[in-house]
This record gives sequence, structure tokens and C-alpha cells, in this order.
Amino acid sequence: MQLYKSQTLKVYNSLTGKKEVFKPINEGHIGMYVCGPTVYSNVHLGNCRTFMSFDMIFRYLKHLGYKVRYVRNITDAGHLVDDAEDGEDKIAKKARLEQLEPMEVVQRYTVDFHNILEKFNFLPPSIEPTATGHIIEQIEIIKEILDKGYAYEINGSVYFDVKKFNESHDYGKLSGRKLEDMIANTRELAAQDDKRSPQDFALWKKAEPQHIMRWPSPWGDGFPGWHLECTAMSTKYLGETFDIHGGGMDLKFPHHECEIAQSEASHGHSPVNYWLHANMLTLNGKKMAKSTGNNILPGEIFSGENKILSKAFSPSVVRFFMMQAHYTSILDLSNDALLASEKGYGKLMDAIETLKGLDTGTSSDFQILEWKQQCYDAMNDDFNTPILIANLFEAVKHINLIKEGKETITNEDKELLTQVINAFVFDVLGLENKSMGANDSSKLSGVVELLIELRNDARANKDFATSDKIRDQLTALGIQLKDGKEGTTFSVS
RNA sequence: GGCAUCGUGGCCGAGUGGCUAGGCGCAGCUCUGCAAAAGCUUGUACAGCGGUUCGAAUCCGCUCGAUGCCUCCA
Repeated sequence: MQLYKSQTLKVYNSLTGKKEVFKPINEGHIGMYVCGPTVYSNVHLGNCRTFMSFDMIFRYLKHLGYKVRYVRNITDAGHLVDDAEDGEDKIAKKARLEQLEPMEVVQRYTVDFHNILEKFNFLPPSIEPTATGHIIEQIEIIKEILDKGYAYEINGSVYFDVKKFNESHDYGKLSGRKLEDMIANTRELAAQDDKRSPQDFALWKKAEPQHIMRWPSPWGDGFPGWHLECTAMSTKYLGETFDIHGGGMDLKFPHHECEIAQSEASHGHSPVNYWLHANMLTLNGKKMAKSTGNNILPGEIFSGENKILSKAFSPSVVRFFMMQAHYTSILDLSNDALLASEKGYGKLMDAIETLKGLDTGTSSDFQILEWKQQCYDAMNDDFNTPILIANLFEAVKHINLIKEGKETITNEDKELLTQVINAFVFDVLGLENKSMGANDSSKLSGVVELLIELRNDARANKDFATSDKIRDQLTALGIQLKDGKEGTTFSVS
């Protein structure tokens, strides 16, 4: 039997503002769409957090036995740099600045994006479609919206008529905005453009002669509006209504609001049952911004080449750090916080190593089944990874007590514990055991075992000068010796 | 200016109308030749001011502060 039949998953739906029992449209199957990156520069860490949250969600849904089609797009066209006047595409602008073909920019940063995600141990999505690969689908949707009367064409561009749409639909229901308020608060300096009202947004933009990214359309050469690709691609691969749509909080308005409007206008019904929004990452309590220098790239964390952190941190440690916070909370990254996570991560991994070699007995002091359900309860409560991790540390405590001979565990329970802990740590949280222990390279392991033996001989002879020299020099090399009841083990940092 | 979210102990970060979150750090103890590791024990909280309640950090109001959105943005 699939796990989802016995576990009740609840998710926080941004659309209703409530935690709701999750029920897919087709039993056993889930369609999930997440807004991916615009590939005009290196992915920054905040981006990674959002995608990591949905990677974890994807992993847990799969763990529960669902068949998930996870679509995460690559935006390689369509996002405007400024509003009306030059109408220049972000990608095109970067291409001009770097003297590259637009697709060269796209390729470079797509590769960077994939590299970083791989380091973070992301699962690849089921489909990773690009905006430029779906121009035809986007044009089709524009036609439908025009046919239904919710858009107008002017000077080779097509705009979505928000006011008209709002007469029969609720524009703003996701972000809790009222069109009247938006109109009242419109800034004065709205530049000259063809829009009937500032709230309207472009479905198709006419390309000026110098604009290098352009496609033919019924309205002339141009390029698609910046919200349309997600509607086109989610509809194509997941259908007109699908289960989960995710993205960063900052996309709630206007991006996701516009997606809803486009879908409702063209298809006549709401596109998504559960809207999930991942929250922002701040750096030292402030928002990340290139302009202020309060910014860090994932690669700079892994290499340690940055001015913000005292040392390098591995992708797994960063992942563990992010999993220690709930995905809907703002998370603040700082040196102290990463340092603390690194220690905790090491403790967890050490315990998983210890578990392998644990002696078993005739009874268990640790109620594994009860604990196991607590782990599921945590994840079922809107993917509460911090609580899951707290539960994992409960297990760590027992593992260490058993190792010290203060508690016992049966063989059967040990196997169950191993299975559950591996499932949650590696499959669901997506952590990797990069801190090698004795299972690392056998040569290193052999050498350290030899040194441990020599040290123990020295200790037996009360030659503490020699034994301390071995221990201290190994420590200096990053190899920590751990004396226990059952002998000495080591870990490499 | 408008909308939204949030404000927890030395740091990070869960949660909740009355019952230990957890990690890191600090202190004491056990173990150790000494340490480290591990275990045990302990302290320091719920932004401020009012209100609802038998009882609120948890609900309501106000104030202050932070973050996000309102223009592309995970």
C-alpha cells in the first residue's frame, strides 16, 4: 500500500490562507509547477532556497508514493528590464552588454544553474521547459484571451485588460489586493505607453527594430509578455487545472496573480488547487542585494572566497541549514548560523555512521514506531522540516546511548531505525554524507587505523607524549579521533 | 504612501490558549592519563502597551521595528 493512503498531508494554501488537507485531482498522481529562474546571471542563494524548498516537497511527495510530474521552467526570454519605453528584454540587455548572442547568455547561466543545483543534490524536475521553446503555445493563449474579450491589441502589442477581467472575476484574490486600491495608488509617473490602464499587463510586446529577441506573430514581430510562459507551459504539461503551483513569495504579485487571470480568461476556470509560496532568504538580517554588496553566490560559499563568511561551507551543510527552517518563514543566513548548522549536521552524520555498527540486544529502550510516526506527522504538517530534524536528533541521542551501552535495541528495531532515518535524511531532506568516516578511502582509513593502534600502544605504556603527538597532529590535519567504550573511531572534516 | 507577512532565550529556529521543540554556544557533572567525542543536569524567552479569558508568548487593538510586494526579481 502506498504511504499516502495512511498519511494525511496538510499544506498551507496561499490562495485560501489556510492549511488544507491535500487531495490530488487524480488519486496517486500529482502535477506540480514551480516558476524557475531567469537565466541572465548566476543563480543566487535566495533562488536556491526557493528551489530547494520545492525539491524537498517533490522528494516527500514521491516518498509518500505519489507519481509526481514536476515541471520547473527556465525563463530565457520575455522579462522586461524597464516598463514601457525601451521595452528591452533582460536577456537581450545582458547580451548587448556582454557582446554575446542572447542564447549564449542563456546557455551560460543555465549551465551555471544546473551545476549549482547538482552540488546541492537536487533531483532533476520531470520536465524543464524553456520560454523560447513555447512561443507558439503562448501565441495560442493570447488568441484565446483576445477571443474572449479580455485583451486588446494596439500598435503591434497585446495587453491584458485587467479592469474588464475584474468585472466578472476577482483580480487580486491571491495577493489580497483590490483593483480599486491599486488604481488609487498608481504612481504618477506612468510612462507613455499604449496600455489603457497602468494595471494592464503585456501579453505580447512589439519588437523595436534594434530588439534582437523577436518572433513573428499575428500582431507583427515581437516577444511574449512576462507572465505568459508559465501559463502556456503549465497548461501544456499539466493541464488546465493542476494540483500544486509553487514559487517564491515575491512572485505572488504580480506574476502569479497574472497567471491566474490569464488562465481564467482563456480557460474559464482557476488553474491551480494549491498555491505554495516559499519565503525569502536574508543575509545578516538584510535583504540580499547586489547594489549594497549584501549578496553571496553559492559558489562563493562552497569555496570560502567571500567577505561575509569566515570559512567555506559544503553544499550539504548549507542544505541542512536551510532545512532547519520552515519553508514559509524568512530565513536569515549568517556566519554563526552556518557554523552552528555545520556542527549539528556533523553530529547527525556521525550518528548515522555509528548506527551501522551498533550491537543489538533482546529489547529496545526506544519506541521506534512511535518515533517514526512523529517524523511523518512533522512532514505531514505542511512539510515541517525543522520538527522533522528535531525528531531526528531524538534518534541521534538514542543511537549514542546505545553505543555507550546505556540503552539497548533489538535487531529488528535497528533495521527499522536505519531504514527510516535513511529515508528521511537522504531521500526526503536530500542530505548527503560528505563527511567521510571510516567508510571513505580505504587507504586513508588503513593509515589512520594504524596510527590509532600506535597511539593506543603508547597510551598502554604511559608514553603520553607520543600518544598526544599522534592525536594532536591528526587533529591539525582535520582528522578527529574519538575515544569510546568500544575503541577509537575517527572522522574527517 | 498602500497591501502582506513577521518580531521567541547569547545565536539560529519550531510551536502553541494551560503540558520539554530542536541545533549551536555557556556552566556543572560522568567518562578520560589529560583532552576531544558522547551522555546527564541546569540557567537565560516569547518587541512594547492595553484588552478578551479562570488562564495568553499563543486571540483582539494600538505603538514601535523588520522583511517582502506595489517596477523585473525565488
